[in-house]
Amino acid sequence: MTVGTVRPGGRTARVRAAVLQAAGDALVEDGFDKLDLAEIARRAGVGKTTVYRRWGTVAALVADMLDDMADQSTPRADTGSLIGDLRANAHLVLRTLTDPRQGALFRAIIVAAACDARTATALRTFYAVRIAEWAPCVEQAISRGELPAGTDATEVIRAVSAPLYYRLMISQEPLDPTAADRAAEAAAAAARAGAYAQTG
Amino acid sequence: MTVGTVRPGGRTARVRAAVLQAAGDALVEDGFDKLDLAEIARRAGVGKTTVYRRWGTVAALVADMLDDMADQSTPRADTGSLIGDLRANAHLVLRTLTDPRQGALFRAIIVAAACDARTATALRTFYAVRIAEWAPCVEQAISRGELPAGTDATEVIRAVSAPLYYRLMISQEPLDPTAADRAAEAAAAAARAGAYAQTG
DNA sequence: TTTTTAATGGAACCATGGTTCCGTTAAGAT
DNA sequence: ATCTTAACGGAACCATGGTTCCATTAAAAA
Repeated sequence: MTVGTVRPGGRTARVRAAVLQAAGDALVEDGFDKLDLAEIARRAGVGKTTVYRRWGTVAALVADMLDDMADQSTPRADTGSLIGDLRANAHLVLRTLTDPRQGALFRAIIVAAACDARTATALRTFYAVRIAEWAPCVEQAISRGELPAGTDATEVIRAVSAPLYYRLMISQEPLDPTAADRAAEAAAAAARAGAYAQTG
Repeated sequence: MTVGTVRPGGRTARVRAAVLQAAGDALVEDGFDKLDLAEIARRAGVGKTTVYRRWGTVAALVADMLDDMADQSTPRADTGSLIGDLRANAHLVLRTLTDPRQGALFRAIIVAAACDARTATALRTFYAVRIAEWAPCVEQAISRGELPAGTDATEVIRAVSAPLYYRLMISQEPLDPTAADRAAEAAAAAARAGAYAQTG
């Protein structure tokens, strides 16, 4: 059994919180590759032995941060129109990725996921929750007659995020409100045209 | 002046080629984070001092690989229709990202770019060349009357790639021909609807 | 061909993550 | 309140990237 699960009260929880907080700070300041567990322990005011024992690797620590973040999920919008809802989603993603702390965190997490299978799984789960939260916007649009029946709701939501993450990780173009609006409008237009019809 | 630029003939070029080849192999097998310059030197049959002297860091080596790859660019398609051209582009990206060697290479490069500013610049340049190569497809579609005047051509091309890279790095869903077709159709539909109208 | 010196590469060296050991602290059971 | 032991943390230790030194090799100039 993993260390820290038999006596989760008091000290153990305090240590975990302090370490995750410190890890976030270090990730934002130094980036994923320069991360050093001893430095995180120092920031957290915790013995480095503890950090190595409980997490062992940077990737595992990042995965745990993700599990921690997965608890808070932002509720979906309900503006009455597909484009309104998708815009709200795009701007939520925009705010997250442009926030100095959260943006750096997500970059680091995506990098960690590319390096470590456990983190990759944690990341998939994280987004699955968020996409499931927003998919009803698309379902409603279908029942309103805005979109063709059989439209893949999760695919539409992902289509909103994709250009924004592409900017973050690949093209490194600025993430601004224009980009968010474009992402929402493009996804809506494509969905209306039937580009996300369910396959099979 | 950087080492290896005064006597670029014969041996120096041979060493560079061997090291870049070995770095690619190692990247594909072990991934970016586990990369070790000494191991690369061993594979390349080259002294590790040489590798450290000429490149110094893994990120710099990856940036050099990108410069090397930038020389070869695949010519754009000209099928006579926007959707045909965009499909061709989407399938080209698909082939690249699903190729065992190239796919792993791109992941590693994207990761390296997130960790190092020099690599990030090299990556931007790399894609700028490729996108400029394909942008005329969109220009032609505009002059054919398929798309509204003032459509941002590069944005349309990027819109084709975005969902595919999103799958590669974020959602980790399968990259299959359906995904490529969807990416092309979605970008075309959004462009027709005017979602990529030039701003300003 | 000879000369010059940029570039290479083996070996010894060093620094810095990461591990092990073991005594201490405090959570949870009695 | 007392006891048991999970979890913590300091210090010494170790392994493995990364650097330095210097002799050797081979481009390019003369």
